[in-house]
This record gives sequence, structure tokens and C-alpha cells, in this order.
Amino acid sequence: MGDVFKALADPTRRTILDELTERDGQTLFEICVRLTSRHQLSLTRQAVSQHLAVLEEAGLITTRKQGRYKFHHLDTTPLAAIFERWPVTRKGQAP
Amino acid sequence: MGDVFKALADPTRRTILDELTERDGQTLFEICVRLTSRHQLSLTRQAVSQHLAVLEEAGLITTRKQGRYKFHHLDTTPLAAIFERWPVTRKGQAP
DNA sequence: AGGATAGGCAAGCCGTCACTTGCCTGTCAA
DNA sequence: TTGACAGGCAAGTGACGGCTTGCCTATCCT
Repeated sequence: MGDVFKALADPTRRTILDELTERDGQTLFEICVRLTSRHQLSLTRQAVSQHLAVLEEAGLITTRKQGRYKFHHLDTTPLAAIFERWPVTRKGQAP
Repeated sequence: MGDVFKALADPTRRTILDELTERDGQTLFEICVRLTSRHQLSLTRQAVSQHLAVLEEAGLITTRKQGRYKFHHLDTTPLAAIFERWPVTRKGQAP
């Protein structure tokens, strides 16, 4: 479970999750392009690749290889464990 | 929002949140004792104090000072922003 | 077949972070 | 009032993390 938070601790990785939320199943180069063109993040391909490896190890993304392409898919199920551990109490909720 | 994930990235801080979930409004020394006695974590008082500062800056705990005691209270409302950003899709949920 | 494309592996650099050590401030009780 | 208790403020150290550089493998297209 610690891997999930470690993965989410980096702002670039959170931006990657945002990009996959908007358009799922992107490849490494697509993510690189969108990070530079839409978020002004000029990162090396290897840097993004390492970020994706961290996200995959945390279980937040799954990969599907097809030919020479590797597509990345978002998986938010690990986030559900957060709420089971520390229930979120909003205003007006019963104590 | 990045402060929340940075705060949750450390296992000791997550354990502190667990302790405050079980018993809210603890003081610094109480947390120290419970970390050592129940979680086998032998940390200095200052180390725990720094962890609490990080958690407070992230908005995950609030402090209430009374005399020479300072009580720490859990606040899980920042966690709600996680689900608003990346909706958790459980199995059997409508696409 | 051969070049171009998509991606992987490994070492190195630099900043941040967790933790300690040392000392100082404020509050309560005897 | 003086010590004991609860907490705070730094500065220093060692390790981990993010990023780059350089090179290598695999797949597709002409």
C-alpha cells in the first residue's frame, strides 16, 4: 500500500494519471508529447518511462503490449483502500 | 494537494494516522509511546514532532493547544479530493 | 535487408527527506 | 521558586528519489 502513496507523491506522476484519465490506453511517446505540449513539462523519454514503472508497480496502471507498442491503462482500484483505512468524514455526516 | 500525498508517502506518518483514527486527540508523548509499544517503532520525540508538522501542513491533522499540552486531531477531509480527481471504478460499476 | 521507430537497461549526479543531536522556551507541581 | 515535564528550534548526516546520459533490443515499413 505504501507504493501507492509513494507513486502519488510526485506531481509528474499525478499529471500522468490525469492524462490517462482523459485518454486511456496511451503509449509512452504519446504521454511524453502530451506532457510537454499540454503541461509544459520537458522530460526525457526515460524519465517518463521510469515514472510509468513506478505507477505500474503501485498497481495504478496496467500495461498491454501489442507489437512494438505498449499501451498504458489507468486502474484506480488501489485508491479504494485509502478510504477503507481512513474513512472520510464530510460535514453533516453522522459521528 | 501534493502535500497530502507527500505526507502519506511515509509509513510512519500513516501509522500515526492509524493511531489517531483509533484514539483521537493524542499528545506528542502519547503518540511516541504508542508508536514504540504497539508498532515497534523506536523514534526520537523530535522525529515524531516533525512527522506531525508534515501532517498538519498537509491538513490531515489539526492541533489544539491547552496549557502545556498540544492535542492532535485527525482530519480526513483532504482525502476526499483524491476521489474527485480520479474516480474509483469498482468491479460491477457502470462504465 | 536495412533504416527508422518504440522501448528497455544501467550507471551517475544532485536535491530532498527522515532522523539524530544539542540546546532553548513555556507550563505545572511541590 | 525551583525542578520536572511537554514541546520547539535549529544544524548536520546518511540515504533515497528524480532525472539525465549512453548504449542496447525488438518491431515495423520500404
